[in-house]
Amino acid sequence: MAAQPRYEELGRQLSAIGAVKRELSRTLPADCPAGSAVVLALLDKYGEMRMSRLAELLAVDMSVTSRHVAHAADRGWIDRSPDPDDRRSRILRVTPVGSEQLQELSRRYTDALAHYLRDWSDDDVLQLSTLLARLRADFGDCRQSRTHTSPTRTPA
Amino acid sequence: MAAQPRYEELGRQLSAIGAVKRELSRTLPADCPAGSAVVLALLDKYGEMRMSRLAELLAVDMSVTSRHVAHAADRGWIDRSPDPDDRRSRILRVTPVGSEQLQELSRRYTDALAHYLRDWSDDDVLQLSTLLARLRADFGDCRQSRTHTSPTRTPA
DNA sequence: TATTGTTATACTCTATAACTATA
DNA sequence: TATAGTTATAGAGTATAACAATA
Repeated sequence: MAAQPRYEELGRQLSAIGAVKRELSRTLPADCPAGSAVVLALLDKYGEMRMSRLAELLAVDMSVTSRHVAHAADRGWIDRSPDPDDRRSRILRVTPVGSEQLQELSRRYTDALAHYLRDWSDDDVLQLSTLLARLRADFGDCRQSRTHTSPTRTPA
Repeated sequence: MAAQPRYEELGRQLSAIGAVKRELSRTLPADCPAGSAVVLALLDKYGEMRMSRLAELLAVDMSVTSRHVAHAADRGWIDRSPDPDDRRSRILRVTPVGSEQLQELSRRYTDALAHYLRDWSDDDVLQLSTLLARLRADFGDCRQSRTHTSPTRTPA
């Protein structure tokens, strides 16, 4: 349990981090907004999955996920095939073209980070990643306790 | 200099942190979007200043700053008085009403963080704040090297 | 009836560019 | 001419709600 000024400082730092994210997204190609890039990265990391699972990983509403996915699918980066077990669902997979695209995105993103964080040690980067993951996890738990059924779903 | 997988992991964590920010902004009152809240917090922390300085602290374009400030000024939270030394400029100050508003915002924000981060030690919070500050600083340097004149200004 | 996913609409945040008023 | 700030416009991201198809 931390003291109040610590929380206020963290609050300021969190709201300021948007500038970093914007700077990073400037490295992306024109027809690939950040939303599509994250979709590709998650599908590549965790393998094929359904919309609902992807929405959960993205921590956004499924309607938002649907748009990002549609954008990527329109460009042939991912494939939406019907789920034979439940024909309401679709299975999402990265296509070969999407895989190439992802390699390019990954290269640019990594280059940018390597440039900006040239003074950071490997351990510094790991430490920040770990703390951010923990932050997100602790918030995520509370998010799920808000809506008991489906966390990434408009309650209707 | 960190290894590539470290960068990719950091990239994922950074893009996921938006969910935390959204959750926090849900604690704000309806007529006070996050933009206004940050403006109030910065003016309170650093004292009266001009638009250009505030834009620099927010790390957004001055046009964006102008909108946030207008929103807060319309509600009487901040005061825009002409700068006697340069009549193109305006000096921004938190009003007494704005000060009350800020207290309420700060209370809500801190309560939310205290709830979600109940398992975090004081040192954990400090460490994350410090790393985020460093991240922003290292990106900020590069931002300034992009535009040599005025960093938070549309080049026209 | 309930659930999966899509679409329509609205709101916030941001950047670019054109504009004004001063310097 | 150049600078401080405003405003008009456009784009990305998100949430809510209504909807279609299937369970």
